[in-house]
Amino acid sequence: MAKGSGLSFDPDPIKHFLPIPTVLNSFLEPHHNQEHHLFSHNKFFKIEPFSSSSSMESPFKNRSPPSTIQFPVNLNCSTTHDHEEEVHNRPVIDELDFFADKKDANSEDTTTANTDIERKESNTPPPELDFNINTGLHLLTANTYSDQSIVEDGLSPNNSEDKRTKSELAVLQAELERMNGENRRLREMLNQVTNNYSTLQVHMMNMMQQQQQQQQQNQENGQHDGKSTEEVIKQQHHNNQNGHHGGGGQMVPRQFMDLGLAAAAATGSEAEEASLSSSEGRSGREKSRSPTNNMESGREDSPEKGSPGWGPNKIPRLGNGSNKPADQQATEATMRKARVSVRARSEAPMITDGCQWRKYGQKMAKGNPCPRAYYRCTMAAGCPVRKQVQRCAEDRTILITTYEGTHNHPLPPAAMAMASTTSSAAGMLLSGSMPSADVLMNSNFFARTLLPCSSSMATISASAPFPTVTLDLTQSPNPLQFPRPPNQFQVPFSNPQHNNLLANPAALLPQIFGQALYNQSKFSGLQLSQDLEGQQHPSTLQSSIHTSNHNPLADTVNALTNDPNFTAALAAAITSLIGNPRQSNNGTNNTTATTTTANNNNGSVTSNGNNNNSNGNNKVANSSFPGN
DNA sequence: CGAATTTGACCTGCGC
DNA sequence: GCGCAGGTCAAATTCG
Repeated sequence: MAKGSGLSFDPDPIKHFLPIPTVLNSFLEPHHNQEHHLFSHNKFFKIEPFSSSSSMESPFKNRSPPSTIQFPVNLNCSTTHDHEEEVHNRPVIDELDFFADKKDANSEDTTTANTDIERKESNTPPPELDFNINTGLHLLTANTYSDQSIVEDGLSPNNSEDKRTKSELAVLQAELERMNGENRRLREMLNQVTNNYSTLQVHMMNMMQQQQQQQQQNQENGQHDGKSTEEVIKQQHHNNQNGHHGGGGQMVPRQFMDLGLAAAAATGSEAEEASLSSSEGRSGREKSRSPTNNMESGREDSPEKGSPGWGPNKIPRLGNGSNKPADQQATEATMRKARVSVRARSEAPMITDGCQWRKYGQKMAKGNPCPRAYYRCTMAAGCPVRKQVQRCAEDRTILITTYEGTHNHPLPPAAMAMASTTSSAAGMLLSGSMPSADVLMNSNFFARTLLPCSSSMATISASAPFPTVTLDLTQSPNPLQFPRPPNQFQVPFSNPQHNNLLANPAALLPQIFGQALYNQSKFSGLQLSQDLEGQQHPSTLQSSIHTSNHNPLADTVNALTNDPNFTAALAAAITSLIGNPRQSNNGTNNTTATTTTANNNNGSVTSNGNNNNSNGNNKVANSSFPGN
């Protein structure tokens, strides 16, 4: 099934590795200290499974993806949705998990059926084939819940009440028309941002090429001049800071450059080789046996020959026949070994990240009674990406997924989020000269990009055998359940060392976006009038949107909320983390966009063991999966 | 029957 | 050198 699965890939490789907000964050001019009442909406954020053939049959039931993946990302914040309660109470984003355990098939079918019923009753046209992202934002400013109940009560024999209902219905229709107009305007903004994004992509590509050329040139010079690579890199940084991004401060160009490196690594053949982990570098015995290795055996000049992939004991030997400078080899090794670990509460055996994995091993890891499962990406032959899945020893509801490597193939939109994170994190870690503040900011940005509703913060594990970015999304007090006071924009870093965020408010985009999601959710009917007391009125939000034409930051945020790429990535990320219908989330299940809040954790998954209870080598658990 | 999973064996590197 | 632990392979098994 891995081969020729017929997934509809995004042909643009850059998109797979650089999330739009990341790019924007790298380029946006600073906008200083403006508090925006940003509009967004998470109440109806959902990915509706849709089967064109049968509403009762999961299209992925047989683990065979259809010729075209159909998972419309519906950001439709409709005021006329007739089944809000259904939407809130049913699981989110089920069918994206088309690689999920087969045991989930029943629930998925149910969800699919519900979706079709909803669509029929709301006269929503069926989504088109192929990846269909409904980015229409029907702005919500009224209390739809109460309105809906009134409308539904319109059959009451009481005439006065009937008239009142009709009048309110008329008001609602007028409101709907107004919101449609707003929707159109937002679409125009989206087009504008999309154009800007394309321009930035071109710019970035040019920068990457320049960077690579300069790097090669400097390497040659370094070899001739005896200059160390570190000096060369420093000089490159200096040149970049003084060159292309004069007004952007120090952070922006370097951050851009690093991400550019990540993107280059993610797209370039060198990165493919660099990210190739164990398969190609194994012993001759394994090389001759494994089809994967056979395929990869044609690769040459891999500095990792003879060095397997994961593991603290598998750091590649330097200088084994390679003519690359030692620093560069170390850098490549770091790139290869850079890991991204995601901690998320899930009862599912594996979080859904949009990729296709094949389990190739399971072992008991020291210090954890739960077995660790090893997966390999099978979306393309020879894809070097692998992941480990293991439950946390302390809290077995926490699923720890650790990714390594970079995909060497196009990714479906659903997989872009995680791939972007992993490759960007790898690139981030590649730049060893990046100060911790940079790392934290970037990693935090990843987390916020993935989960805008989240106040999570990524952590970098420096003590781990490999540089590891850990996105801890395990602590998930639902903001819908525990609303923060209004106007409380959570500044990610109060630490003075993170003041660069204040200098670059664009980095706050996801945070603000998340807050906007949170705010909007409170106006969407989930939190009723009492919650609104003393809070910003929806009309205020609306007005802020109206004035956003003069506010680039708000424009950007608004546009991002409409950007199909961004929403797809966001949806994929949320799907990955909360897509499991059975997933417990502090007892709440009435949200379609469950948000998670995370905290700093102990960092790398590789250091999560805190007891010395060794389970022995090669001991396999009785259960079939680490989740059990 | 083919594909995916399971699981015991094996390899490698590190620490003592 | 030996044991340990992480990681991987591939035959056997299970599943659809």
